[in-house]
Amino acid sequence: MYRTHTCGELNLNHEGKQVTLAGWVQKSRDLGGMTFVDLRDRYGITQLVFNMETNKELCEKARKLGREFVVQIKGAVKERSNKNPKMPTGEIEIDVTEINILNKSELPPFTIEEDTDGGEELRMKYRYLDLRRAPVKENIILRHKFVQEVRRYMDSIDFIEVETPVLIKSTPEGARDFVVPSRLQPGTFYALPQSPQTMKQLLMVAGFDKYFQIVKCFRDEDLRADRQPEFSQIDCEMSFIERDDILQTFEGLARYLFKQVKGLEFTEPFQRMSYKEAMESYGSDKPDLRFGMKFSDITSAARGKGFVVFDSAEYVGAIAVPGCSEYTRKQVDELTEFVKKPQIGAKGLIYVRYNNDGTLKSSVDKFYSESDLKVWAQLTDAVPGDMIMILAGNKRKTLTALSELRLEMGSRLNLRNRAIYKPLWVIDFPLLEWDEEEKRFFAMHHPFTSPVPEDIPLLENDPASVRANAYDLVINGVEIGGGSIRIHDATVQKMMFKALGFSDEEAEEQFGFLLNAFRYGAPPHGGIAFGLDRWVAIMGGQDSIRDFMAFPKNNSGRDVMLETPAKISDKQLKELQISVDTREKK
RNA sequence: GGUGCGGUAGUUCAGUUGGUUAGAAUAUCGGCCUGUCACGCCGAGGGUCGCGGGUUCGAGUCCCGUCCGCACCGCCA
Repeated sequence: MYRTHTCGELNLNHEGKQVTLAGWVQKSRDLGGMTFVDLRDRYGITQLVFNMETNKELCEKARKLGREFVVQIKGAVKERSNKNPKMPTGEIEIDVTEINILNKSELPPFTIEEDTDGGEELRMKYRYLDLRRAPVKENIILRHKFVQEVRRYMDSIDFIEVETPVLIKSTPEGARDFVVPSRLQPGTFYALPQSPQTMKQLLMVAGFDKYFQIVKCFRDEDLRADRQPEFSQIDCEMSFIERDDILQTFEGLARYLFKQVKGLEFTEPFQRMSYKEAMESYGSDKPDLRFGMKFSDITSAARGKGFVVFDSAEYVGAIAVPGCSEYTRKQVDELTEFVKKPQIGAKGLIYVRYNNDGTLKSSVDKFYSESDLKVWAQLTDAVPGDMIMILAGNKRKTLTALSELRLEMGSRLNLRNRAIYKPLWVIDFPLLEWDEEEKRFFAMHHPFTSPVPEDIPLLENDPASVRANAYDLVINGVEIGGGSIRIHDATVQKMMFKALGFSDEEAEEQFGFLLNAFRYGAPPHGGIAFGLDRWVAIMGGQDSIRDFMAFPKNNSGRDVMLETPAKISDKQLKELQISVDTREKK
């Protein structure tokens, strides 16, 4: 038997017991007459003690143990004379009588400790070493726990987990597909699913009624801290339901997960907000509701006083930033630089100081009297001590820029507390989005999203104003999931394809398998999919999803540990009848 | 495709106006040390300054190119 106990479980109750432990050498402290060794495994760290007086030979052997050596030890559990309250096993140590070195280790390239000295790149290359570190390990365990709870809950409410294929068909809409060449039919390709969307709808036609799956999805797009080319979804679909059934069901899931995983209970129902309100009040379809600073439209109040910037602006928007009336010139300049960054793209920042004595002082005093400013203060619900920050210009761009400014101020004022969770359902998204480059509408969600029933007549004459029967779950400004009620009616589906500029033939070629299925009694259905990695990351209090995946890819989609993507052999290429064009790209 | 920041010891970083032998911390190795747990003290080794080119008497430092990393914009139904 390699071990009788783990390195995380021994305490005073085990005193005197003979135990065998196995693990990695975390660290050794040689004090001359005695040596302490920290032995680590997945469960924790246990201190081993060696004494020159009682066993010189063994103690000398212990001194030679290098970091990350794999060892097995036998010994007795002993109460420490100096206890360490910081560690769970801190009351005991092992008086070792035997050491077996199971394997040596080369010197690791970075320290394997709570706070490592290693940089991100190096840690990725030696990911298996980084995973030995407690913080990363805990994230992976958190994910495990989360996934188990998802399955437990979904099973408890009669959902059936069904696996769908990974080698499927490429569809033109949406993200770029990862593609897999076929050997048996050279020149043809499978695509990896961006989501099992069509598969789960077919399962509804098949009568499965309540389906879910924890499933890998693939999108060949550029990466971000919260975006990986392969990621996991909690994919769900239900039949014979309406929008509110879905929202209720999955609000239940969310509440259960927060309770089980974080011990948190929400007293209020999740807030709901239309897409339109989210955009006008927060400039974002995924607002962070942990803090206020709601937008105020001061366009009409700001116009007509001779200030050309506001007079010529389509939209003038303002936020009241609490407690910032005494910001220094330097701080204001910094914020002005911030909003002028190309990624944000505002032309400048106008501000009004609402001083503690009730006076108002602005950067545009030349054009506006104090009573004009008072009106703005009323519109923004500002109180003395606040600073009103104003951006102006094209409405869409200004809303977006103001959103960035709001988030920045939220961060600066420490209002984005990671221990607080503010879930929000965003509903009534637009069904279609106009694409300037291709001069046509695209489905904002996907082509099978149903319109809000009362907007169906608009589909023919005013497609842009049709609202989708779609919803997103947003937590703390992060899009955790989204879904929709699907179209199951052939007439509506035809109208939708028409609005998207699909001919009958094109629709048949791309989605024939689904349209065919819908001819044989498709039930009313709808669903939702959650980004598992993001949800776990937010529960772990982090923005980046990378440390919640065992083996993530880097910024450029490379796995620096596997060193892939990589070339394949000429033999493989030949079998697939693929030739690589090595000419320089123009 | 684009913008910003970065690449110097095993590692994380500093390096002034272009000027002597490129430093610190940590890790490693050696010595001392019987209650450490970020052990302590003394000492030692350790450098293709990402790569290529240019300017200069002289380049880690300035210029051009290139590769790599991170964050972001575009993109991501």
